[in-house]
Parts: sequence; structure tokens; C-alpha cells
Amino acid sequence: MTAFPQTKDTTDKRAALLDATILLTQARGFHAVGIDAIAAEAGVTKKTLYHHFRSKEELILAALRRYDSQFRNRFLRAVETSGETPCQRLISLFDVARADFSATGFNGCLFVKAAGEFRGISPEILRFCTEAKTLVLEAFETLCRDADVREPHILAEQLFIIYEGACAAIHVTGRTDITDNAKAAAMTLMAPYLPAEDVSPA
Amino acid sequence: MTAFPQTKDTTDKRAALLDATILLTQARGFHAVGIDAIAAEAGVTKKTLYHHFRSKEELILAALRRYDSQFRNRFLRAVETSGETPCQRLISLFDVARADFSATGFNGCLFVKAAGEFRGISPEILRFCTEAKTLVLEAFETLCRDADVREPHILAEQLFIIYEGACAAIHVTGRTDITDNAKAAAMTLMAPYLPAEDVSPA
DNA sequence: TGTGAAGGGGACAGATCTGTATACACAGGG
DNA sequence: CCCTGTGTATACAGATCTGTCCCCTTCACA
Repeated sequence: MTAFPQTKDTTDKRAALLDATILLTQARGFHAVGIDAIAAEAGVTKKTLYHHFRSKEELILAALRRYDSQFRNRFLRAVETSGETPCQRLISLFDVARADFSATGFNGCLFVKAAGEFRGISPEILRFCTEAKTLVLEAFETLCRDADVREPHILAEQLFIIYEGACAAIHVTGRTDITDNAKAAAMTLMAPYLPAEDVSPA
Repeated sequence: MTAFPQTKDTTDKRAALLDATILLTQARGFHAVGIDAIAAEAGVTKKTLYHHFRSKEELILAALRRYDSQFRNRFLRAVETSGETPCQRLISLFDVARADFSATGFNGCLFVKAAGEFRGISPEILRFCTEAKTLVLEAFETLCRDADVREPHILAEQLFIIYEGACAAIHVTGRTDITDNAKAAAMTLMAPYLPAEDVSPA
């Protein structure tokens, strides 16, 4: 990456291409979006695109990596600063998720979409989606462990299921208020594991 | 449909085309599968395909309708015959779902995938996906109502979230055992609403 | 000042995709 | 017996998509 001297614009173009890929594939899917549209959205020519990435598949994989990194940085950081105690942070999980699910242009989880479009086509992309989601699940488990939950593995997976379910349900029904009910369900599931004072203000 | 006399083969070809569409789009996505592949899988020529359907979009829409009808017939009928009391039937929801989620070739919910690929491209397909999922949610609510649940609307939506979450989570992680934990979560959520004797044998 | 990487602009090849056209076969009903 | 509906087989038009190539400019750095 830094083996050769590169101007400031170089990384800008690359990042613009990745952002354009994320934006367009989120809106219309991976196979429905062409290389030309991505290059145009990034304000770049195809030449530049193929200078940075060897193929569309490589571009998509890089975009998913960027998306994963951005998501975990933003989401988990927001959760970590959202409450004073581990229990409060755990509870605020779905408050943080609400912003994502209600964002304009939200069109379902990008990894779920990628897994659906590339199974049997690009094992590499499918594998990365699996890994990215596994890391999210593990982050949930760390939160549970910090909160001294009795069975962190089980509760984390249940919260993960609800997180994914809210994501898919809002995506396909368009009703963003589902997040409220998802949070309520999460609180019910957490209740047996947490001290009473953290759960009571439901 | 029956306004003109038609041979037995006519509906066979049509159904074969719809089944091939469901099979291939489930495996590889909607935009990644071409008309030729669908016709070949159905053992039919393109001419026949375009005789029954005016466009790929119309074919996909018809396939989604067929899938929806098949799914509701099969899934809800299985649930309705799975227990003697409404409570038992409600609990067995995730036992019935387990078979679907563990089936070979399972690649996520077809409606979720369609919604992700056709938002901003085909409003008609997107709308049908929303309607189909809403009907599933309403079926859950009917089950809750039959079981004399206190707040059927809320519990049904929570079960729906878990159902969708298990579907997405298994799809992207490949771990079918997630269904067990989804059922456990569902039982926990149902517990406050149901008589103790139905919930205890967890 | 010269070199070479990065990028613009655009043409192009080759593949694939949707949808149509042509020519023929076959079955059933008036 | 002919007509219509349905089907096969295949070629084709037109669009689009991925990926390459050529020629030009700009700019950092040696």
C-alpha cells in the first residue's frame, strides 16, 4: 500500500470507488449495478477503477471490507459510549441500531444481501460475509460477558437473532417502528440475566 | 385461466417455469440468473417462456406468488396440525421452521432477497414482498389470538422478528443450530403470556 | 528537467442478457 | 379438413456488462 509514493488523490479515488460501491449495491443489489454506474457515481473513469481493482469481484470484496470496518467502528463505539455500566450499554444496543434501521436508503443488511447473491458464485465473498457477521455476534458476546451475564453465549446469540430479525423485518415491511418491539423483546430476554434495577425502567 | 380449453401439458410447462425460477433465484439471486438458464432448467424453450409471461419481471412476480402460496399452505398447515391446543401450536412454530432452515439449498428468505434486489427497480415486486410478509405476520397474530395471548399484536411481532432473524442468521452464518436458540428465545417471550403448564417443558 | 505513476476520455472486443422472428410439428374441435 | 393454441429449435437484434487499450494531461519526486 505504501511501497510506492502516492499522491493524496490516489487514496481519495480509491475510497470514492468503495463508497460508491457500497451506496449503489445497498440500493440496487450487486448484480444489478454495473461497473460503469459505480465509476460514474465515484466521479472516476473505468480506467481508474481497473487500476485500483483487478475485477468487479475484488472491488466488491474491498467494499465489503470497508463497510465492515466502518460498521464495527461506528456501531460498537456508539454502544460502548452509550451507558456507564455494561448492563446499560447492553440495553442500549437497539437504541443505537434504531438510527441505522431508520436511515434513508436503508435497504437491508449488505452482508445478507451479498451472501444471497454470491453463494455458489464467489465463495470468497460468501466467506467474508460469514466472518463479518460472526465478529458482530462475538462483539455481542463480549458485551454480555462484560455485563456478567450468566450464559453470555446464549443471550448474545438471542440478541443477535433479534438484531438480524429487526433488520430484515424493517427492510421488507418498511415499518421502522419494529425496532421498538425488538428492543422490548431484547429486554424481556435479558431480564432473567441482569440485576433488577437495570431492567425495571422498561 | 380456464376460459379456453387447454391441454394438460400447458399448465405443466407454466408450473415448471415457475418452479425453475424459484429454484434458481433462490440459489443465485434474481439478476444473476438469466432467462435462458430458467428455460433450460424447466426443460422449455424461450419461446414458450415468453408465451406464458410477457417479461422476466412478470415471470418473477408470478414465481413469487406461487412461492408465497406454497409457503403459506405448507408452513401454516404444518403449524395448525402440530399440536392439540392453540398454545402448543404456537410453541411448535419454530419446530416447523427448523425443517425449512435446515433444508439443503436454503439460501435465505426469497422475499427478503427480492426486496433487496428490486427496490427502486420494480415497485410491483417490492410491494408484493411487503404484502406476503405482512400476511405471515398476520398469521402469527391469529395464532396468538387463538391461544388467548394478552397482547397478540405485540407477541406476534416479536415472534416474527425472531423468525426472520433466525432465517437471516442461519443464511449468513451457515449454523443451523441457531434455530434451537431462536425457539428458546421465543419460549421465553411467550412465557409471560401463556399458562404455566404449556411453557414449563422447555 | 526528466521520468513514471495516476488519471481522463473514449473507443473497442467479447460475452451475455432480454426479447423477437422464422420455420416447423402436433393435437383437438367445429 | 382446417384453424388455433401450444410447443421445439434456432437464429437474430439490440442493449448492457466486464474488461482492455490507446492517447493525452497532470503532478510528485529524483
